[in-house]
Amino acid sequence: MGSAHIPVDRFTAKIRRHTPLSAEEQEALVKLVSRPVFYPSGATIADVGDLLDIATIPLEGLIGRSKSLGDGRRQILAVLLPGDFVDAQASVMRHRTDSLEALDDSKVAIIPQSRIEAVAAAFPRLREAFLREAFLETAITREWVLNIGRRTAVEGLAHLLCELTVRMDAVGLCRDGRYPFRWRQQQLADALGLSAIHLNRVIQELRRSGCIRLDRETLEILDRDRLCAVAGFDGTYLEILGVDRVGEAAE
Amino acid sequence: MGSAHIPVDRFTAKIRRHTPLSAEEQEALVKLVSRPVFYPSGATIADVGDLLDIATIPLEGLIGRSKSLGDGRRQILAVLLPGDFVDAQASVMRHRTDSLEALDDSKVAIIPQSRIEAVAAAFPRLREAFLREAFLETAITREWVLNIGRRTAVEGLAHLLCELTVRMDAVGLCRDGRYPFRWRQQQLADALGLSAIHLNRVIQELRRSGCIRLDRETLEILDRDRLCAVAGFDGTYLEILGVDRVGEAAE
DNA sequence: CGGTTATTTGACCGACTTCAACTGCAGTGG
DNA sequence: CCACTGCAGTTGAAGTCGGTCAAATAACCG
Repeated sequence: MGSAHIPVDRFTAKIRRHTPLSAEEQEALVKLVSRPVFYPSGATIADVGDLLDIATIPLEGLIGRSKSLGDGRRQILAVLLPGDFVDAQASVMRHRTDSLEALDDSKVAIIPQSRIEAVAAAFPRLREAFLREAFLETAITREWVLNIGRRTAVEGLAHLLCELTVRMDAVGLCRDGRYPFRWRQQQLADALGLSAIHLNRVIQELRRSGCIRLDRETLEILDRDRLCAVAGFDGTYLEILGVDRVGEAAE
Repeated sequence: MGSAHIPVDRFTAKIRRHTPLSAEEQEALVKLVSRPVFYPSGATIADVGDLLDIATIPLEGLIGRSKSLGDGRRQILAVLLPGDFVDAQASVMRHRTDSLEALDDSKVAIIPQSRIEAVAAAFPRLREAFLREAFLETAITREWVLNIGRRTAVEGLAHLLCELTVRMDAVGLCRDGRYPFRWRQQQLADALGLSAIHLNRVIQELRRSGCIRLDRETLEILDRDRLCAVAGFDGTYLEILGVDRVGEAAE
């Protein structure tokens, strides 16, 4: 039971943020999590066309959900953090229409959908919890559409960082407004629908205005209020995470 | 049963496209559909912040899911067609984070989530069907992210029209490559993340190249292959609708 | 160190936006 | 029947945000 189980706790703790669990339910949840598999940065975890027969729980590192356009153009549709339950309940669809890839050296638990279905059948409240995980990602994706379609580059970047901070906070990975942030700028650009070069200039804009400090390893939010103001950030769509303001986890 | 039930049939027929139903299940489904409510073009059906206590089945006309930015910037996140089951199973979330509005004079059935839950509990296969409806919309939204983030304006418009044609076809609303299309250009622009003016020029480009005919009432696909080519369209993400090519419904 | 990859900077270009005016059309009321 | 109104669509010109190309620096990696 030592530190090896801390990632599992992160997972169950996140579920409990939106769904209260009995001891029995929580135990069933813990038993779901398998031994972690390691993926180096850039590795493909699951690809377009694959059977949707597994779900994924990131334990360390960041996972990206992405689609590409054949000529190299690429869009990251969602970022999945430690504690998220990726593709829970998605097995009702036949095949994947997007791919999962490690945005960083990562450890993930791979769960067969059949085991998830068994647990969901036995514990209706857990099925509800799984659905919440899925619909939360949907709500986040919808906010991203707004980000990409209607916000300017600075607004979009600021908004993405606000969202990420709230979510990192909710799983206890943000300390003093700082957390590990090992994105390549190209990945960030692919998440925002920008070119890497323009993204670079936009990052510098946020740096110069004193909103953030950002190097290859770490992101630090220096001026949360200004960052939220630039982004026009309203975290209501993340409300079930129980975080009210950027950098302020409930409890 | 006369023509009054044709919209209901469109709904059950669409569900049966991805989920085979027993007579009993189908009957339960039909009983779910309530008397239609009329919304004039532009009317708000449900708004940000509302309780997620209803689901919606468009029977006539188009529904848009949208989010706005306070200063008037607006993004349409999804278009819902007759036969779709909107927000099925979404009641696990507390509040709406986007709004639903009639893009056209519309008739919709409004279903209390409690009734959906009762039916889903009684018929597991129907719960599966409801989930498929939800995840299909998710898959479509993800493709839209790519549309807005990485495709050029012409590609994006062409792609949207390809998708819409497949979906209209799947619910029997497309005849000879033509169907009613009463979008204002501003709405189309809001769906693509463009300005109405630029969208206008892009429409003309597709018109001039002989891909489409489009007036205030009707869209006609004149050259399906060229349109798909312009869009780089691959309809695999719509596969559970059982339509293989634009303008070719299965069966 | 040398080789590679990521970030940064500069100059230029183009897709898309904005502003403004004009057209066409449907509805309304005189 | 026809002005009048209002809205959607169209066109033109000018501006900007963000993209592309190219090269320099900086960080990493064996």
